Formats: sequence, C-alpha cells, structure tokens
Amino acid sequence: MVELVKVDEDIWEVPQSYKPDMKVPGRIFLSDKLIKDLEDGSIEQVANVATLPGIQKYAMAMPDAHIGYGFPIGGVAAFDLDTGVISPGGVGFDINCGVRLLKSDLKVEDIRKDADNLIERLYHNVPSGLGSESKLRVSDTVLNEVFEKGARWAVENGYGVKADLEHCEENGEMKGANFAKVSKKAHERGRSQLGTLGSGNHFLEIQYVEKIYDEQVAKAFGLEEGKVTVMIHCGSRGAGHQICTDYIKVLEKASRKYGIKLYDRQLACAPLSSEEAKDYISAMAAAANYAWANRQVISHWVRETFNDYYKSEIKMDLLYDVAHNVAKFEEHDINGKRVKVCVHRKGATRAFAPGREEVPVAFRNVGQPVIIPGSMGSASYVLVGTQKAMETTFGSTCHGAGRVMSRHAAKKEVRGSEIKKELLEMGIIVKAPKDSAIAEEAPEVYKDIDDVIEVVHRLGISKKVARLVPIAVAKG
DNA sequence: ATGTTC
Repeated sequence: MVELVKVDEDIWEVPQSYKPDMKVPGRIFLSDKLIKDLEDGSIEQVANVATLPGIQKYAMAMPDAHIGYGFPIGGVAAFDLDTGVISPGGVGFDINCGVRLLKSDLKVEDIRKDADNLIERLYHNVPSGLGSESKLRVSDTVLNEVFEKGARWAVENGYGVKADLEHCEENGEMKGANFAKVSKKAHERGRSQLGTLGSGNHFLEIQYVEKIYDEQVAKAFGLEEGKVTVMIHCGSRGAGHQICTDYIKVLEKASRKYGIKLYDRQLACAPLSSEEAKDYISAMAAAANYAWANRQVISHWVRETFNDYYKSEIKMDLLYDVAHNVAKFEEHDINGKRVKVCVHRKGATRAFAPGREEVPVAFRNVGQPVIIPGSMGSASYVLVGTQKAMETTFGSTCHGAGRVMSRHAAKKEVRGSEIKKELLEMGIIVKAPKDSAIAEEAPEVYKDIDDVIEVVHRLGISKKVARLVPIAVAKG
C-alpha cells in the first residue's frame, strides 16, 4: 500500500509515481484525526481515478471520503473536454442525490410541543422507505416532461413558486436532458416514485438554527438563530439508479471500443466527445431533473403540511438546493488559463465563490450556499463557497459525515430500537418504517460531522455560516 | 443509494 505524503496541514498526496499510468497525483483532504478512519481502498480508488485519460490537476477526495463504486464517495475529478472522459462511477448510482433547506419564520420554542404531531404528518404525507410509491401518478408524457424540465415542471404544475427555481443549482433544470435516452425500465421505475424520499441516509428533518458563525453571510442567506428550518435529502430514486445501471453497461463496452485502460472495471468511461458519452450525459441530466422535481414536489407537501397544521400560511422559503452526485461542465482556471472541464462530484458539493455567474444573483456577492446534511440525530451545516475552493478543489467541498461502518456491519452491530431511545432522550424524535433502518444510519456508523466540517473550514474550501440541530426526523 | 442478483 502506498504511503500518503503530507504536503500541508489537512492535505495528503498520493504520489503520481504510485501507479505507472497515473496522469496526476491524488489529493486527499483530511485531518490527522480523520485519517485513522480512511480505508486503504479509498486511497486505491483515488489513485485509480488519477489514471483516467484527460484528468486535470489531481484526483481528489474530500474529508468524508469512503469506498464507492469505482470512484470514492467524496470524490472530485475534472476532465479536459478534448482528451478526457465521463464515467457513471464518478457520478454515483443516485444521480443528483442532493439536499435543500427550507427556512421558516417559526421559532424553536414555539414548535417543540408540535414536533411529534408535525413529524407524524410529514411522515404520512411524504412517502419514504425502500420501494415506496408516490400518491402522485404521472403519465408517460408527464414523466418525459419531468425528465426534461426538472423542478420547473413541478412549479409549472402547482408544486411550489417561481422563486424556488432561482434557488436551485442549474435552476433545478439541467440542460441537454433527453428522455429518449432513458430506458423503458427506468421510465417504469420512475413513474410511481415522484415525490418520495427513498431509504438509506435520505431524510426529511425539522431542525433549528443553533449557531451562526458568520453574521454577514447568514443575513444574506436569511438565517437567524433559533428559527426553524426543514431539510430534505433525497435523489432520483429507482429512475436514476436504473439509468446509472443501464449506462455502466454502455460505457463498459465503450471503454473497450476506445481502448481505455481501466485499473478497475468499475471505472467504465468514454471519451467526452464520443456518442456513448453524449448519450449518458443526456440521460444523466434527465435523472438530475427527476431528482430536482422530486425534491420540489416534496417541498410543496412539506409546506402544505405546515400550513394545514397551523391553519395559516407559514413562510417556508427555499434557501438553496445543492446536487452532490453529478457531473457538470464548468469553467476553471488551470495553469493560468480559463478552460471548460467536466467536473465529476460524487458525494461532493459544489462550493462556488462570490462572483461566479452560476451563483444566484441574491447571493452572488457572498458566494454559493453549501448545504451539508449530518447523519441522523447529528447537526447539519450551512457553509458558503469560496475562492479557495475554486483554486484548490474545482469549487468543491464535502457532502456529509461519511460512513465509517458498512450498512451490513451496522445492522449487526447496532440496535435501532436503542438508538431511537437514545435520540429521544436527547430530544430528537425519529420516525422510520423499521428499526433496522435506524440502525443502518445510527450516529456511530458515521464520522463526526463537526470534525469533517472543521477540515473544510480550516482549508477554506467553504466557510461555516450556521449550525443546524435536529428536532424531529422522518426517514426511509 | 437501489424492486440490495444480468
């Protein structure tokens, strides 16, 4: 196993000499404390990614990194448009898994007594769990619209307001999506799941702003200490999963066809200029749009639930919606030149600096809101994108706490009923379909979110704005 | 993450 070289505080390098075909070195952003939890396999995966054609600067891993399919989760890699590739493994199975944060005007002390009832209703109104089906049934024609318009489809059909769209990455609508590139099977899986949370670490959480770190940015984001927020963490469900599965096969063939040497079969990819890559990109965009529509529909039901419960219109503005599993075409400064590259972020969040045109006008002078969900029962964070991120990580940061124990191991090691009790003693209500779902997501199977955030803050690849603490959580 | 096995 390769020795990591510490090049600076919180920065570790996988030397380019480790594998003969590495085009660039690897960079892993980790504190001395967190490096103990880093699996050897993650380092190997970073090195493997560095062998792919056209990769720029470094193959990177954020402090929440762990082993994933081909690329590590927490991985960032940018590829040159002429010489580089795109890989479904660099995006992930849950295409455009992401997080959004709704801001209410309610105060934490006013809502405590209602939390039990509220989460019960939210749990009822937003279907969750493995294979969960929506109360919304869409026709083929409508589903195609969802694939191509994303959150805009939802807003145009009464699920939310126009302002919501301005507060999503890509306005909740990735261009270039083509439903014709989505298989029949993916269509079928998508039809019944629009407006569902899913399972695993996906959740819907009532929280409050416990602490503000940056008054000026918090003000620009409209965050106030003691105010209630709602966080929604989910993705593209079975549709995105099927699209990923379908295109891994296509790109495995393409890898052979174009003679790309793969250190790991899971790195299947195709040159960005190829037909296979273009098809995957069109389908990936469709999945991304499905995920945005999904989070938008869920947001609408959350608003409805609160309004109905309090018998009045509760302010529930969208702060922002981030995608942490997607590949995007962006301009970055590389070797003194501004070039367009394809940035893969898999379990990594865009953290764009002030001034970037991708950042909504309302936040353009402070930077992009970065929303980082904690594990169940732990804090979540709002951060802000920085120039340092642009220079160091192609404008990227971490996406969460990151696992330290597999789902399988967690189910054996941890008792869900115990966790539920412990959380309740801490004042956190958990609603889940079964106790084993709670065990898989227990706080102790994740790294400490505060440690992960400390690293990205100290590195400056995003800066702390606010810490959010859970009150009640509904999960799949 | 996922109708957890083409």
